[in-house]
Amino acid sequence: MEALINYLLQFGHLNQQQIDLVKSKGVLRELKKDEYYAEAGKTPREIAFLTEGIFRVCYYNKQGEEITKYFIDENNFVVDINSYNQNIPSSEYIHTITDCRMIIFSKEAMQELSMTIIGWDVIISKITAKGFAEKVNKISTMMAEDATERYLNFFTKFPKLANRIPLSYLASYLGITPSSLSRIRKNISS
Amino acid sequence: MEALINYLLQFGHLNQQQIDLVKSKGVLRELKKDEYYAEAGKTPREIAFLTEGIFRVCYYNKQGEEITKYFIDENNFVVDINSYNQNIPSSEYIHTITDCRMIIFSKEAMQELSMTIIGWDVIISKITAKGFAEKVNKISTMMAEDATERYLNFFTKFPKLANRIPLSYLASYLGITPSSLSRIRKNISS
DNA sequence: GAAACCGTTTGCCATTTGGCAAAAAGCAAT
DNA sequence: ATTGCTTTTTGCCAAATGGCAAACGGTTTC
Repeated sequence: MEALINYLLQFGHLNQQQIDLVKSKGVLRELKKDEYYAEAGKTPREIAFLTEGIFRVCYYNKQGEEITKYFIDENNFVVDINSYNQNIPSSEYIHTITDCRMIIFSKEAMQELSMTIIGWDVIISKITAKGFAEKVNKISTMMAEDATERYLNFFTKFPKLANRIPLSYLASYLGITPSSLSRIRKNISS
Repeated sequence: MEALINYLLQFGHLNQQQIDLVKSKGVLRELKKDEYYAEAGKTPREIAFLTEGIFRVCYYNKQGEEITKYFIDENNFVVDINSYNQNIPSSEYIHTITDCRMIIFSKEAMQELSMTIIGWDVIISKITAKGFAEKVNKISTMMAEDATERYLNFFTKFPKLANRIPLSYLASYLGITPSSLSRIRKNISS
């Protein structure tokens, strides 16, 4: 819980009473490696704060290939925010690629926090905006790089994670085939 | 102004008095083609709603190449939301590629609207989230496509704009060189 | 230990894209 | 119409990436 509170405090002030209220609304949950926290077609009714482990968010394109959109690591919120906001089915899967621990806030809990804590909505919207902006920046930077640069930059961005992620997922995230990734790794090591 | 109000009403309710207040805070502005609405290094102190024209958002990478991150067309808000929220200099340029008309809301105006209209912040944060999610989806879809698909999909997404955008900007957006784009266009036309 | 399975690597070749320079086309000013 | 400027196209070749199948390596299962 402490990691969550520290994270929230980066985006706005909360007094001790408010902090305790937030803590009281969060429910701990664990998932094993290779489980699905969320699935396409289902309407999300909660938000998760990931305290341990790595998620990957993926979908299937028209050719039926599974595409990894991005990875989510510790100390980040996880939800398909538009499906959540608009109460519509999500089109993406959220998949654990390691054992994960998270703190869950139901939609009802979020609404209570929103009504009780002045400034809560602002904190949440700042977090949402920052998370999205990071994704947009990362992905749009990737578009302008070749695959080798994308791979190397992934290491600097996720130094601890790069070796915990199956290469097939990483390849799809980098927009290349597993064989190409394998060749790139070979070239780099020499 | 009507387009703006209709846009806002998609995300939440506003009564007539609130609508009038919003209108009273918006200031019309025009920019000619090939001007900069915002520049890297400057801290944004306002938000623009684009009613006519096309922006492109771009930056310079380490190699000094200008990279087009994305285009913004009519009926969308424009701002580097994180720089705006955190009062820090932006790292991107916002450039008109056609003559543009927009409605400007100063930070002060936004704060007044936020304090006066219950639910204003929620509307704004939903808009922000939706805008970002669209960008993330678009860009991350592009990562999984080859350049020809990216080019064709751009047409379906921006049917009216594709022919108004210089190909050099489009190439950089698609992550390829102008010559590659030219060859792709040649192949398609045959 | 053998077999089956899964993820990764490699080899081979086709296709795509980049880099560079020149040519062509479009556009504005005179 | 001519000139100058910019954008786009083209040609040439090199480099990067994809597609496919086979090989390799590690793990699990029996």
